[in-house]
Amino acid sequence: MQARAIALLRGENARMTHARKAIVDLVFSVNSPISAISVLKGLAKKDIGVNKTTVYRELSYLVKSNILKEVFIKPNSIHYESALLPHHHHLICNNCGSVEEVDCVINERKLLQKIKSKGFDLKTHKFELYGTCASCS
Amino acid sequence: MQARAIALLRGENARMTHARKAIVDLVFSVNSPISAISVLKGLAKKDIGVNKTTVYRELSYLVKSNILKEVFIKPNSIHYESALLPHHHHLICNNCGSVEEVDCVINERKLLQKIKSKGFDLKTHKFELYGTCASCS
DNA sequence: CTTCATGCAAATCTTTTGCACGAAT
DNA sequence: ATTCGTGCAAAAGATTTGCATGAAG
Repeated sequence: MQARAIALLRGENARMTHARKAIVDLVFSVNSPISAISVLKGLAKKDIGVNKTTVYRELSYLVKSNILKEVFIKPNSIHYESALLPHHHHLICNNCGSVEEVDCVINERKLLQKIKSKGFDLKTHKFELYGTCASCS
Repeated sequence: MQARAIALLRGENARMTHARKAIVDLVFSVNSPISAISVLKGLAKKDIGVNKTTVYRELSYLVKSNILKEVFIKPNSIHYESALLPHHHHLICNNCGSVEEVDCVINERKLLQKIKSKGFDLKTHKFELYGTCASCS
């Protein structure tokens, strides 16, 4: 997966700096959406010194380059995940905050079945649709 | 609708202060999710002097009282809408940021049909599921 | 009169910006 | 060499907190 990200970056003549590589590696290695601050802490823990500003700028850059995606699952903190994963949804625990992926299901029966099979007690869901409204197109 | 909100508030012996009433009135009168800052500005425009802190505290209080709901449709800004509305989803324009409600649709055919009938050009959607995960229950 | 709500200022947290320096090609 | 990336410090935007005053029941 990282290989494909690296290939995409080369495609737009991005320089392969140590910060860029470390950030891509980290975001791709965790299995759920991660915030800029968690990236910062994660890098620090690996003794990779990357500045906060660089982390924010790099994450934005990677979103623009279609390597990462923004995920708004928590208030007031943008999370990022690989944009190269197949389309999926998230199961977010109200209690511990854990985020688990489920592949795209639009059919209710299939959805409920999938969720039950994971032992997840569904309380609410949000289905936000993005695009261009009639008056803008 | 406001009447039911007022009734709920009386139910928990909340004091009917002018700030509380003005905030409930405002949030219920706009037709899409609104941020704390927009509430603040909206009240100012009506020459209702309510402090920023009060707005934030009141919105939290109304969420806790199940009169309002938090909606995370934009990064880094919590929006609020009536919790008394029937379950619905949102059509969010990437261009102008407008938010339009659509009632709950889980069936894809029905969904695509509803969206097309509104002239909305769907690009992406987010379906976030909240509840309790297996290890927490 | 007593509990609850408010205002103000300051703090906190996340993210952005300006500018000068440093590194990759 | 030139362009792109980085660090630092400071600013900006959203939200929270502490504390003292004020209003509703």
